Amino acid sequence: MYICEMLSFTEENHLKSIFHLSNNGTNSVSTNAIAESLKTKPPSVTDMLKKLSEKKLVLYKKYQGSLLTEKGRKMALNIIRKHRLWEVFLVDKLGFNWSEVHEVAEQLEHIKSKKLINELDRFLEFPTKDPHGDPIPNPAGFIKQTDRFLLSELKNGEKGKFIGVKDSSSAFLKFLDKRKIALGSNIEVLHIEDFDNSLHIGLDETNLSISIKSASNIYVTKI
Amino acid sequence: MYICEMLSFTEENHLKSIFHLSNNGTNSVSTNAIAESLKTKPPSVTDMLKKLSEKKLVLYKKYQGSLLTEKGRKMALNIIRKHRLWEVFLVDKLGFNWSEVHEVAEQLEHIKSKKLINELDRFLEFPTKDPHGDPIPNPAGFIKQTDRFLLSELKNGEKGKFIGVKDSSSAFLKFLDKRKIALGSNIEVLHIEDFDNSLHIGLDETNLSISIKSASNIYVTKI
DNA sequence: TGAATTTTTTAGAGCCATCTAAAAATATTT
DNA sequence: AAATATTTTTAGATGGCTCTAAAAAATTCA
Repeated sequence: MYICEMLSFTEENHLKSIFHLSNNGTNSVSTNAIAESLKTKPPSVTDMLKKLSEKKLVLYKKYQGSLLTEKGRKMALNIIRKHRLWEVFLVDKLGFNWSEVHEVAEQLEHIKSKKLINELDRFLEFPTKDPHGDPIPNPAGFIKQTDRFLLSELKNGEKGKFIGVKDSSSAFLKFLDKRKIALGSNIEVLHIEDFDNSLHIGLDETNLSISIKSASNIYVTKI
Repeated sequence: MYICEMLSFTEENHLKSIFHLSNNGTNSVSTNAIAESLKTKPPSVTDMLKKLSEKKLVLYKKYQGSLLTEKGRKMALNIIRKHRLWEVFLVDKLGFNWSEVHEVAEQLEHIKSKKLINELDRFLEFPTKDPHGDPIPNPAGFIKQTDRFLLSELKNGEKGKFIGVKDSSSAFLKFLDKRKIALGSNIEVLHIEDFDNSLHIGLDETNLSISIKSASNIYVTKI
C-alpha cells in the first residue's frame, strides 16, 4: 500500500509558495522569490529545496531555480484545497469577514485527515470558489481557472463582473468593503485618467474613482 | 496590553497531560507519568518542566513532581475546551463516529484563534459536553464535573445512567458501539459474578455481560 | 537501617528549522 | 569583455525537541 509521506508545515508552505509563484506550477521559481514570500531567508530556502528535491516534489538544480514535479504540484494543490475550503467554512458558517480568514486558514490547512477535509467539503455542499473568488481544487488536485482579466486591463467603456482579487491582503479587502465593491459586482470603466491612470468606474447605481494600483488587484470577467 | 504568549504544540501537550493526570490540576504529577502519557521519554519531560516552570505555568522542584499553577491550569483548560468543541463539531456537523474524533481533535486543538473558537462555540450552540460525555470548559476556564461513579462501583441492583467514558480509546468506543451501549443508556446491575467480577447488566430491553475492566471505564450517575 | 530498586535528572548527541557571514555563480552594465 | 551588481549557495552557529547512557536522588524492602 502506498503511504503518502508526512510533510512538515514548513515543507508544505514551501510547496504552496512555489505553486503560487510559478503560475500554477508551470514556471520555474527563484530562491529569493520563495524566501520573500515566506518571510524567510534564502539559505533556509536552499536547504528546503534540497530536501524537497530528494523527496521528488521539486526539480532543483543549483542556481537554476526550482520547478514543482507532478507529485509536488498535486501536494501543493491539496494544501490549497484545504486552505480554501476552510476559508469557506469560516465565512459561511462562522460569520468571519473575508478579510479575516487568511491567517486562520494558514493554520487549518496543515491539519492531516483525508476524512476531515472530504466531510468538510460535503458539509459545505461542495463549493467551487473560496470567499475571495479563487477556485477550489477537487480531491484529485484538478483546478479550473475561469477566463479573467485585471480591471486595469479593461478599456474605456468595457464592462466586467468582479470575480476575484489578486492581492488578498486584509488591507485591500477592507478597502473594497468600504467602497461596497463585493464579489459579483458589475463594474463599468467610465473613464481612464491620463494623468495618473486612475479609473472612474460605475458600480451598481454609483460612480467612484480608484487608483491603477487597486484596479490591478481586481479580477473581472468581461461581460 | 497583556499579550498571551504563544506556546508550542509540545508545551501545550505537556500542560494538557499534566492536567489530565492531576485530577483537574489539584495533584502533583510525576515525570514518568507525563512521559508515558505523551509517549515520550522522561528526560524530554524534565527539560519541558524546566521550561514551563520558567514561564510560571508549572511549579517544579527537582525530584518532587510538578503541579500546574493557576495560569497553567487555565491554559490547559483552554486547550481542552478547544479539543472538546472540535470533537462536537466533527460528530454533530461532519458525521464522524465518536471513536474517530480524537486524533483529529488532537491536531485542531492547537489552532490559535480566539475568534475561531468562540464562533465555533456559538455555531455549535454552546454545547456543554463532548461526544464522550466530558464537560466543555467555558471561555474563562471554568469546568463543572457532574457527580459520577464508575459502573464497577455500583452494587447489585443499583441503576445508573451512562454519562461518559474514562478510557476514550477508539477500541473501547467501538466495543461499546457493538453492544449498543450509548451515552444516555440506562444500565442496571443485575448480578456481579464472584468468580471474575464480571457484571450482568440490563440495558434497555436486553441483558448482557461485561468484564470488570470494561465496567471500570464507564461513568454513570446513579438513578 | 542498609541494600536494592525505582524514579528522576544530567550529560551528551542528533535532527530540523532557522539565522548571519562569506564565498561562488550568474546576470547586468559600461 | 571586464567590472560591477545580484543571486544563490556554503559554512558555521543557535534554539527547540528528541533520544540514549550514565549519574544522582528518592523510595521500597528485607
